Amino acid sequence: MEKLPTIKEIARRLKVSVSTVSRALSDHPRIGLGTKQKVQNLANELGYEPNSKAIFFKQKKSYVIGVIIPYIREEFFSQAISGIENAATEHHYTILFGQSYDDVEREKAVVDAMKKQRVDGLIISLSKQTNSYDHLEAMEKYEIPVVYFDRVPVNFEGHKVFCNLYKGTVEMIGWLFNKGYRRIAFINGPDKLKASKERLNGYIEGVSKHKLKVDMQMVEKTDLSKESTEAAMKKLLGLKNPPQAVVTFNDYVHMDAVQYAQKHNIAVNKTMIFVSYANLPITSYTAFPPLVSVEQYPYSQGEKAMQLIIKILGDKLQNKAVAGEYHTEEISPALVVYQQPTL
Amino acid sequence: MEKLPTIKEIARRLKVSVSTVSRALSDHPRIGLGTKQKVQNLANELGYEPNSKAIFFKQKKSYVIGVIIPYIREEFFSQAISGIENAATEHHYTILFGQSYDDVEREKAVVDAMKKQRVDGLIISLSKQTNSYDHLEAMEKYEIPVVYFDRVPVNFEGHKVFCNLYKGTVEMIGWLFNKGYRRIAFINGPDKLKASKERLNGYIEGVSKHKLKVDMQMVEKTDLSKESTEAAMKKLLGLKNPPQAVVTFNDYVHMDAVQYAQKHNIAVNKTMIFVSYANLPITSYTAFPPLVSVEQYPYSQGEKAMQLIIKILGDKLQNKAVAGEYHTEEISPALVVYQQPTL
DNA sequence: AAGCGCTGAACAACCGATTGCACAGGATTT
DNA sequence: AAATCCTGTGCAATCGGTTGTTCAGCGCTT
Repeated sequence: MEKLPTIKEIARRLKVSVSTVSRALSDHPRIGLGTKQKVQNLANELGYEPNSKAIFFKQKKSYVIGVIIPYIREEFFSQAISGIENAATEHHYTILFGQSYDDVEREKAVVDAMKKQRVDGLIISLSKQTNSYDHLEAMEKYEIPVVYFDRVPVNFEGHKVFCNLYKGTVEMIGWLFNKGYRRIAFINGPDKLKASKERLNGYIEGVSKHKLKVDMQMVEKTDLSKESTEAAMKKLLGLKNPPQAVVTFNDYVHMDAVQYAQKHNIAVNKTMIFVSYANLPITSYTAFPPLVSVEQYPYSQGEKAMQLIIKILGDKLQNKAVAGEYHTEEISPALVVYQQPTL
Repeated sequence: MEKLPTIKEIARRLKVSVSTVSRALSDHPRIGLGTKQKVQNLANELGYEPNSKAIFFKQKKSYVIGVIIPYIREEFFSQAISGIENAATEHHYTILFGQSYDDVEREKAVVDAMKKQRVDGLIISLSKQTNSYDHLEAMEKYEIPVVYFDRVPVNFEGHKVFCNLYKGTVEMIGWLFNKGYRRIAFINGPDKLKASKERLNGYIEGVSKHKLKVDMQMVEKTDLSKESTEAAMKKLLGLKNPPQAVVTFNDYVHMDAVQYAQKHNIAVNKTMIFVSYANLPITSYTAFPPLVSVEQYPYSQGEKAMQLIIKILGDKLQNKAVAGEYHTEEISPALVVYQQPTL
């Protein structure tokens, strides 16, 4: 067992001062060639790695970005985090990880822990319950930039990366219309989410555009839990005129909805088809994947979020940042047709 | 925009010394009651949080544990990381996250980055390619303890948390035998993995135990990619006497194998049944979940791994640690019968 | 030979917090 | 009243590394 080698140790062995060692390692022009080489050789030999905590200390930079997401087990987020991680690695950043489990209190606790750790920045996809942003404002106040992605706040300024689902939803409704579907139901997510509002507006626009009547009986809501989705499905199946097509908030809602329909003897994708958002790889293993999906590019979203925060940190360093100026990155969704309906 | 408040700032405002503030905050008995209260009130008011980087500096403790896994998008690992995270949170630790993507070079790079960040400890599930442990020995050398979980090294000492699948496999074969299956195939994972060896030994023991002949034609291998699994299935389906039951390395292999069988017009779970390891929630949404699964409790494994590393760190602090002494935690798997076969 | 510039290296302050030690002043003991 | 103890506080070193400043010694100019 040895201690990690320090610059002091190198200085001691070479009988030079620590500042000389520090400069030799960073290739300072004022250090003699011979000295530089001796220092660098010994550093390599000892496997010296600068203590980033000590460097942070001086430079106020930790090269760590906090990342908070609701549930890592959702494939959307695990893909997003891969994008985040890859962009981070490219720029020599590391990520501190935490889940909110869609619980505001938990979210606050994680944000606090990250503040304590003095992360350089924070990337967060909000819990579905979050409706006050005090804990996040606290970060901004102390000059820790926050980038929101996917689940971004409404009526609250901030750097944001997201997929605008309004357009995607209009397109999806158009596709359904063209295939001959007229009674199109919609199981939306929690109202608070920007993503829900966008989808709903897209739904209404899409339906109206084709001169169909917007029937609010066809619009249900789920808190994203299995039970809530099943309750929504129960209502839809109980209608005098049940829907011919069901648009679900995401692939998890889709799977729960399909499973419920099957249990109630609906001929899935025959008498009732299901379409969704996300286009997750796992759905390809399921019995009835969504026939059409709105792809939201989670990997890209994550990547862009990390690139954005790195840019912000760079701007801050050069004092190029303007207070109150926020960046927004909107990603265009794509309609992915997985399988043609067999109606 | 303000700076995060420091102990100095508090000292300046209250016109006392920093040491007084430090002691007041840690409730030192030598500090007067009045002073203590003034300090604590101001600290609360400013939202003071100690800078953990500075504290680490003195105490050589960062309260950060590195976690490296192959793929976060595999549900097994995302569940494991939740266990890790929860145990960490309980003990005020935070986790630094990285994926190896089953690539040794990447794994080394991530380990290095974590060394630079001076994590207090490392929890790792090895990449399937890893067969040298130099990068991990380097951590141990510098007194950063390493706990391996699930994908643990073979022929290499270390703290380990894993599920012994030998017993689980014997049980699974027994279950199949009792249900009347005789031609039982086995698609195993990469040889290097301890988990593969255990499964294979269990398979051989299970088959022999029931006086069945061990037929090596029935034993295939996959590198866990879809293509490799399909190649294995192709061989099995091409046998003169194809298997009646197929045991797959894990649920992902299972899904690929089932999908391949379906495409080749096998009546899945009728003429050929499929069983697996892992018991992941997502499989319940698939058309043909494994009829039986060996549950490996990823959440518990993660939780135990984190608890173990915290214990090790505690022992180290009290100099109770004995060099060369390693802890091993073996979790008993459970056989989960998902559905009865309809043969 | 005195003055100058240049090179190479050491010195010292600093980042935020902790902690052993010193010390002033009041209270208590003898 | 002098000696001692206790209480409350400040001083200074420390952790590992960076960086502005100083400084010694050399060679060059005039």
